[in-house]
Amino acid sequence: MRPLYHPSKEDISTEGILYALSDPIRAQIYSEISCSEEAPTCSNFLTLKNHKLPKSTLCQHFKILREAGLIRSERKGVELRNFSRCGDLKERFGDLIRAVLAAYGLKVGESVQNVPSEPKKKAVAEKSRPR
Amino acid sequence: MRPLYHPSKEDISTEGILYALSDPIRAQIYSEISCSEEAPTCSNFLTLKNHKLPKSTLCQHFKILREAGLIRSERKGVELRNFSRCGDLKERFGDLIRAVLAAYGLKVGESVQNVPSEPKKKAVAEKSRPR
DNA sequence: TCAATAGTTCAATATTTATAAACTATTGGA
DNA sequence: TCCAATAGTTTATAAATATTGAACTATTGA
Repeated sequence: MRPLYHPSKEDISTEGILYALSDPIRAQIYSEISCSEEAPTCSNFLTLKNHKLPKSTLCQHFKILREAGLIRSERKGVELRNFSRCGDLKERFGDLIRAVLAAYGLKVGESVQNVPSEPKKKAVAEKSRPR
Repeated sequence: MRPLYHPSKEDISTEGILYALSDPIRAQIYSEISCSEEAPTCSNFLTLKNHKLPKSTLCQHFKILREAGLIRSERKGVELRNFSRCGDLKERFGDLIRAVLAAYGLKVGESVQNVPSEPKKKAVAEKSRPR
């Protein structure tokens, strides 16, 4: 099985990000990953808003998020843990990602949040939220 | 021939806008429409960045922009003139549209531009730009 | 009424997406 | 070491979308 592809920071494109986030399911998945402390797994999303998703479909969504450069997937034992690639995204795409998720009414993790006009005060985290 | 459908302001959705603008060709078309004073026609885009587009393809792109609520098409004689639906978009989707076009490196018309932090000074228009 | 121009619709083809089923990978026992 | 369990990927194919040439509709001016 070929290793998971993650584009280099320079290869992350507006088009790819927009494509990935133009699907509301993927936007929601990305939102939750970006907010979560525990780096969720793919299977954590088998039901999303009372809606069941097949595993293979979910896997494709993750592939698209990963290959757009939005997330990084790391194997931890039998599962893959997914992180937002905040560091690689914030500078070039922070505004875009924030605006897209805001328009959907979704939350963004602190790491991408970082409003530049304010002098960076500690955000009030919202960790224990039902999923 | 059925009349052109324009969604009501309330029916404009994030998902529809993102879908429409996730195609870089449509994003560019919208950008030019939003910046232009003359309400361009469909045929104005038959060549875009040295790339020829078939008329039927272009017509579909316009239909998608129109049905997403981004533009309004009005018949003026033999042609259709296309306007950005600024008024309907600015409040709910201004930030989104601005961020998307900015990320693509495209311009946005003043009407959608309207940066809220600054006290609304007259923007320096850039009208005569090669297309 | 006809020709010219602009745009839409149709139909055929090509591309993309969704998903069940089969596969690979890792781990923790027996 | 081998097996079962769990997590995720790949493959095959069916369904949905996109692209585009060709035919059509609409408007205008001669």
